Amino acid sequence: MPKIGMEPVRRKALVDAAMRVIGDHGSLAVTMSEIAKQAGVSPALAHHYFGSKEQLLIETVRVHLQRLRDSVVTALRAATTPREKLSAVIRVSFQADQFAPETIAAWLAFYAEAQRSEETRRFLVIYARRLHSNLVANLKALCAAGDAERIAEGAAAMIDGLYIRQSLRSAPISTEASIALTEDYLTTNLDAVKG
Amino acid sequence: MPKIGMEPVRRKALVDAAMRVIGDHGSLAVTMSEIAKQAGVSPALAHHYFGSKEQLLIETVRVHLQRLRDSVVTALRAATTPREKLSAVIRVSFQADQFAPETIAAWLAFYAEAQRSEETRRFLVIYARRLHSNLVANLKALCAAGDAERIAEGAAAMIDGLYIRQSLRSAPISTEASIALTEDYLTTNLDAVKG
DNA sequence: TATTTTTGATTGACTGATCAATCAATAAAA
DNA sequence: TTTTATTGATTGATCAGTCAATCAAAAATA
Repeated sequence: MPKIGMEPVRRKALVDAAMRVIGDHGSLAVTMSEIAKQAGVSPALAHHYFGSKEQLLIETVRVHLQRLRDSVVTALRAATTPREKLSAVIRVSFQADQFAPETIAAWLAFYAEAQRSEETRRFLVIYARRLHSNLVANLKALCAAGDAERIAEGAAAMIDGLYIRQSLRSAPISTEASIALTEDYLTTNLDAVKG
Repeated sequence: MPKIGMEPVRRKALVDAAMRVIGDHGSLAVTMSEIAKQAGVSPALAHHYFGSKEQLLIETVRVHLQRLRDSVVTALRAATTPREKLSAVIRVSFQADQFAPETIAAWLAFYAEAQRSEETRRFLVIYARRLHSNLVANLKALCAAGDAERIAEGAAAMIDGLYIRQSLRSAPISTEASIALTEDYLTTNLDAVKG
């Protein structure tokens, strides 16, 4: 069975498995055994490639934030006007795979983990900054800098808040409704500062 | 040392200790020993009064949501007009003790826990519904029912989102700024649907 | 080509630490 | 004496992390 060049394959499998197990479990209190089983390897192998559980989890956050970033970059490229780019950022935030219950549960778990793990926190801060700057950059083309900052703060908070509320699965809000609410926030605010 | 009638005293001390330890630790992965130590009793006593760790944690959520509820009720009583009542709800959400880093860390941990514990989830759903209905009830006095629903969803999401972003402690937003942002959201939206 | 050596991949079995939970025992009030 | 409060000691389970051993492909050598 042992073939050469398995490392990248196993690393990816383990990171994907970790995200799935964390999402299902709704918490980082998952065992290396569960993750390894899900990836179809032994727990020992997971340790062999990642050194520790913490490292595997950190790598899991990193990889998934990278994927989210890639989605945003692609969506931004496809949009042309600032207003379209703003919509693109919002759309990606709520796109199906991001807004799935297990994904939301996983992100929530990572936010909790960030209270203890400086490295996890760093990654999430990068995400928050990126979202903020994507919003501000495009808003500045549509209104004064001060207003752009304020509207961006509000929009970012609303996006994150819609995630949290989604995590409770009571009165779940549809993807479309979430997008509509955020779009509406931008439109109303842009109109207000202009008119 | 053993005096009679200690049960309520110990229960309160343990619940308070749990909240403090969870807040400091930033996670529910705290030990009964830590909580008991913080409360100045033995771990065995914590089990004696609560039966299990899970029950102690559930009781901790319940008690703290009850306190939050009391604050809101008091603040609502002090306000007279619908608009003032809306401001009261917002003010309480961001009041000092609620917005302290340890408190936010604790809530975050409870939200994560709610993915696994049905009972924890139930309590948080009750909080979400209460916030929503407090907002809707007063908004309905100021605009059409449909708009009230929508604005309430947005405001609730924004409040929760500001909490999450606060938890990362990067570019922390002040209490006043958070209140201003949410107030501004309400004002702008109410103006938009009226004018 | 055939044979040996090396190296990467992989695991089962084990260890040490941690922790929730239990329980028997003690001490003081009623 | 009965009841309530309290704890130290202990247990049983869970898990992260380690390690020595195995297996097979690839590389080196004959």
